[in-house]
Amino acid sequence: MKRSLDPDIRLLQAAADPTRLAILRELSGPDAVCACDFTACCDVAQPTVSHHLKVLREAGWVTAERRGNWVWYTLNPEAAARFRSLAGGLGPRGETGAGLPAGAIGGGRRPLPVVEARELA
Amino acid sequence: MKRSLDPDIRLLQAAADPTRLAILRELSGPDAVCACDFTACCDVAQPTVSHHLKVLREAGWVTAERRGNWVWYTLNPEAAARFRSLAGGLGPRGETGAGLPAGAIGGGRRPLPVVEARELA
DNA sequence: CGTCTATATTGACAACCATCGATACAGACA
DNA sequence: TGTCTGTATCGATGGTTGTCAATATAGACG
Repeated sequence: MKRSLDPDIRLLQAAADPTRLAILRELSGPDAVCACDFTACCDVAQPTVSHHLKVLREAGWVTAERRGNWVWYTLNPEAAARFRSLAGGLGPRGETGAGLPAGAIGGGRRPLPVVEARELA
Repeated sequence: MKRSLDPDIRLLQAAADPTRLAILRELSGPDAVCACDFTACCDVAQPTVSHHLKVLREAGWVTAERRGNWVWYTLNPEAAARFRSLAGGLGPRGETGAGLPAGAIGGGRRPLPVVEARELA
């Protein structure tokens, strides 16, 4: 792949896994969650949970804090907000105009697709 | 992987790719987009674009319609709505309570972590 | 019919990733 | 100090995925 430096892609790729989405949803609850609780909810071994938590951490989704032997994870509200904003930007944003391939408008770079291409709504 | 039957995961995985996110953003514009326009915006070969469009189609993100030789793609508004709803469900949802590992509350299944684990807000 | 254009499919390859066992690290406790 | 517990890292492995060249399919036009 392209090694994805785009933070939007990082956020999406981190959330696009069943185990990690379950973790994120668990963390959408009221308060912080102990890392030890994720092995139960996700049916995976402890190293796997640790790996997924690392991915979420590096994507900015969650932050970790030690308390004694346990590590408590909290969902980063700013990441959630960024994600909602990203999702909000994907819907349709109003209709404007005539239906022709975009390249055929300004430059006429392609060999003129001047056929019937109306009423595509 | 787990072959992901969860439609939420399907939606996320489909969007979590630079090329496909670019396609989705292109389709967030006013009207339908010709498949031939995606090869330009994404800097990938034609079979790759076709492959990504298939992934988006099977995830329910887009719908295709032939008009002569061209195929016009439109973003499925329902998919976008589902995605926004999914994103909205990820934020923090209010704070409730005392900080102890979730398993230590009801069943006491684990060996009693009864230490200092308060004020974690 | 044949040819041209646009799109989809096939096949192969390389890179990536989720998973887990084994092991290392960190803190609590005696 | 040593042991116990919870978490992170390492190493290996099997499956998935993004990519493109080659080919096939579909419609338009002579």
